[in-house]
Amino acid sequence: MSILSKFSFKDQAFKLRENAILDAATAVLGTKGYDLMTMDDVAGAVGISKPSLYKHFKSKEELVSEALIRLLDGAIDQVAKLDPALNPLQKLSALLEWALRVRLGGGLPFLPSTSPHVRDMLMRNVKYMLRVAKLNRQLEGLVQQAQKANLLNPALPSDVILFSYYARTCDPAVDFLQKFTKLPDDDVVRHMLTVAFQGLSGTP
Amino acid sequence: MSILSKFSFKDQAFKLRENAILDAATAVLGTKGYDLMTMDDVAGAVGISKPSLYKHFKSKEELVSEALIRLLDGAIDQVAKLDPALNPLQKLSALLEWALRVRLGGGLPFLPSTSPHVRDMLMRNVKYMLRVAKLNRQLEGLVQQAQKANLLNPALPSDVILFSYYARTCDPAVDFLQKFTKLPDDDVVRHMLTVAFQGLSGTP
DNA sequence: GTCTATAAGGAGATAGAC
DNA sequence: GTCTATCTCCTTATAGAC
Repeated sequence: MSILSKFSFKDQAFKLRENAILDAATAVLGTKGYDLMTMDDVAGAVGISKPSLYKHFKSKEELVSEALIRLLDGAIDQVAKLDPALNPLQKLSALLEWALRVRLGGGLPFLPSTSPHVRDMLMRNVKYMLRVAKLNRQLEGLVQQAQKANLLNPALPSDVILFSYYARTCDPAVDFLQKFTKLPDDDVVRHMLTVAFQGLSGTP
Repeated sequence: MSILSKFSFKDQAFKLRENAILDAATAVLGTKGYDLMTMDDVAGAVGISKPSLYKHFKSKEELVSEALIRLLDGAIDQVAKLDPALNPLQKLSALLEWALRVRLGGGLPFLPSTSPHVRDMLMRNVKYMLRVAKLNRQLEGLVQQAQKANLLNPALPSDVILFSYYARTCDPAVDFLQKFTKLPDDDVVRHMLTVAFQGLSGTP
């Protein structure tokens, strides 16, 4: 008996639907945010009924947590796939560019939580916090390397740079620019990267 | 009969309580956000009952809108009080510093709305939008002057600078730094200003 | 496992006494 | 004008048939 038989057709279908639910939840989260997102919204978007949703996720909190964990995994993957030939600053820039493009494409940032409810929920979630710690370790390393090489301002505490870097991935200016100007996405990304690393004054 | 008699003791007391309500609403908004703030929270914080709240404000939306309008008025006041001797960049810096200090002191930023519900509500509010337009006109003028004088990056579209500037007033990095590091408020402000204008790379 | 129907509880808003 | 008590609606979550 092949080990693959462990994954029956039914299990595969179950996994597929689970992913579809997470996709829908991610999309609704992006437009309405946690508090305004209802389980009916998600069920409707997937095309199933609410009780079926609860067969996959035992609560709204668990559903949202899993969706955000999946996003975080995407970010961690992205870090792993970075071209090793890049210097630390180029890596950080590439990663921020990726995050901005995900958002412009309708996705969520990997640091989405402005709502106190969601923030507390995630900080109690071990699975989520383990991934945050992993990602944070890697980014912290990049920041410190870049500071040593004088690619990032060595006069700033690493924490300040790291938190500000995270903040850029969920910068509301991105939404404003997309909504109120006719700038193409590529220009938005380019300008946001300039502002993040060179600041509003420029003249690097 | 003096024109002052128009403001009776009762009216004055009414106004005072109205301000107390707005203070309480602002405080609760700062900690819990719009969706998690209940009218019971606000009533409890003021020390009155919920129906009394509704004698002053006919809905939760109106209460929150008025609180945010008052905040915006504070920002507009602050612009008016700027030292005319400062150059445009110094004025923008001083204003951002003021906004950051308000937040660190437990207040709200004057661009508070991450929640789609609140954002839509405010955009339908003429009173609010008039003030936004006024503040925006003044800041846009400062930005353009600063760009002409090469104090802000002239290669960036003004919109990009303006929206990014607004975004810095509600930068989540501020909350993280206050919560997870032991940095004194003065240092947080100093570093955030550096990051905003010189960027993460520094070397201005 | 999926659905229809429903329980349980929270929060905005109000009726009516004082 | 203020309060106690209540209405109403919405949303999370589940019971029970198929």
